Amino acid sequence: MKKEENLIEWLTEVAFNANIYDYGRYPIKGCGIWLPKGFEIRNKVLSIIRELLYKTGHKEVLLPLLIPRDMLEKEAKHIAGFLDQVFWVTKGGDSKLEIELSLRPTSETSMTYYFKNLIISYRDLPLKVFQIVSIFRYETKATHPLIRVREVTTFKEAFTFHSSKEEAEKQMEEAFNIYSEFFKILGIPYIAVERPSWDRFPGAEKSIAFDTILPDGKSLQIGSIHNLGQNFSKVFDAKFMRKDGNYDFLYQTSYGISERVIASLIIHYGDDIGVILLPKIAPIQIIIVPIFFEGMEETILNYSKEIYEILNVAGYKVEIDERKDVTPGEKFYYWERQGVPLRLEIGPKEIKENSIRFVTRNGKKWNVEKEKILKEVKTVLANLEIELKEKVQEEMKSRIADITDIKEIEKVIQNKKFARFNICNKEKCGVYFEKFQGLKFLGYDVLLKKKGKCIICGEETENLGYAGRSY
RNA sequence: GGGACUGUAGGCUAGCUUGGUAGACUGCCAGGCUCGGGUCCUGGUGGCCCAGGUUCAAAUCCUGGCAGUCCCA
Repeated sequence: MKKEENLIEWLTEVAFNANIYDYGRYPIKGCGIWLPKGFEIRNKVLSIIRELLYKTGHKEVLLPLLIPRDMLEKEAKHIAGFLDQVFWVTKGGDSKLEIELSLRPTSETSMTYYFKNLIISYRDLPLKVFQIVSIFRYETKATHPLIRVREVTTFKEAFTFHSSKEEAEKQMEEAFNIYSEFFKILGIPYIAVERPSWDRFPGAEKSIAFDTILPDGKSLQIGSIHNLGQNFSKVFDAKFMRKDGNYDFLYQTSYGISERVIASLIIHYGDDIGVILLPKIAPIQIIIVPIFFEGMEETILNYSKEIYEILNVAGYKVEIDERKDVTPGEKFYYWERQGVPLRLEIGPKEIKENSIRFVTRNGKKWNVEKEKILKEVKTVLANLEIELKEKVQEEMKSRIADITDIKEIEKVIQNKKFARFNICNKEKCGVYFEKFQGLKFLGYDVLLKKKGKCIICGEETENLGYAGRSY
């Protein structure tokens, strides 16, 4: 299937073909199935973010899925932002619940409600926790596999509590570095923006988001970081004692990523054949395909097993496709669709030459002497990872178009790109795109600054903003 | 919030306009032949999204629901 024709249908198909994710077959809107390969990839990705969080002093916890109505409704802006997408549990058996229970749409409220109990004085601060859970949102319109689901099955949400505004701001930076590193490890290209004031997380004073631009030119938010100020601590009466003996409300931040990261991996790296997995996250990194010839089956299989042993002992995730009733060609296509980065072919020719045929998922083929296999595999996988990442980075760069005249934006969108331009901080300039163009204004780049004139009002500014179509 | 289109076997899909025995390909199972990019042969398996309605008769027409894709706000 052609990736460029319909990205979402392509995603649905290749993710299913690669045993990663099944979407559209379960009779609830916006609910998908993690298949075994997908679950392994998910675990791998989670282990990366866990390590980054552990390393920076975050502790993993698990709070209840259910949040009572009154708790969820404490913070006015927060609930106003989520109310129309909350799932409610209203009955237990046949009896109506006195206090309805929500399936958490996010956990700021329950986290604040609970952790205020454990925070007595400034000595308990900062406190940094996270959980990896399902959250629920009653999406009424377009739902898409992994990208817009009603049950977000892989929500990594972190919450931090601090004794000062400055410390909370510093925490925003740490979170930013953690996510930057995470996306770098996975090679997911992104832009980092500060969301405009009218598009912040409900209850936040500042929201920083990571967006990636997909091949169809639409942006996808893949991570966000929020400074919650004292908005939640005030309504939950979450205080701590300061060094001077006075009480103050806690300063909080929260930041999250979800399975959209895995959608990004599949989408950015995949091609018309299917998924391409980075060696780093591939459940099978190397597939050995024996090319059987009559009379030589034993020899070829033994040789394959020998190679398997060498690689397995060295720690690679390797398998042999021993199927006798399937032709080599079919195996090639099969494993390509599975996204396996490296294929080793072993047939009569290799036996004779004492070599192995290397074929990478991005189309390179050559033979290698048996003695050099370990060294070669190491180099090949490392290079492959670099090549794939570079390609993906370049591709996303090419989807951003710099413009200086608002008239150009229509063409940019038509070309399936995202527009970048100078824009001032005023709300009336930012909302222009949403009001008059029906586009999404992502916000102001936090890394890139450039002097210029606001594309709407002409005022001098250093801000670079983005607008385009969005998921 | 508004609109367009779609739903037939595990997958992909024909049939729907004009109601009358549901068909191909693929997969799967059994057997045989093959084997360096989707082998071939034989036999078998399996399906009209759900609920109503119209009708002698519904995959087909109508209503509603559920689900999917896209467009507009």
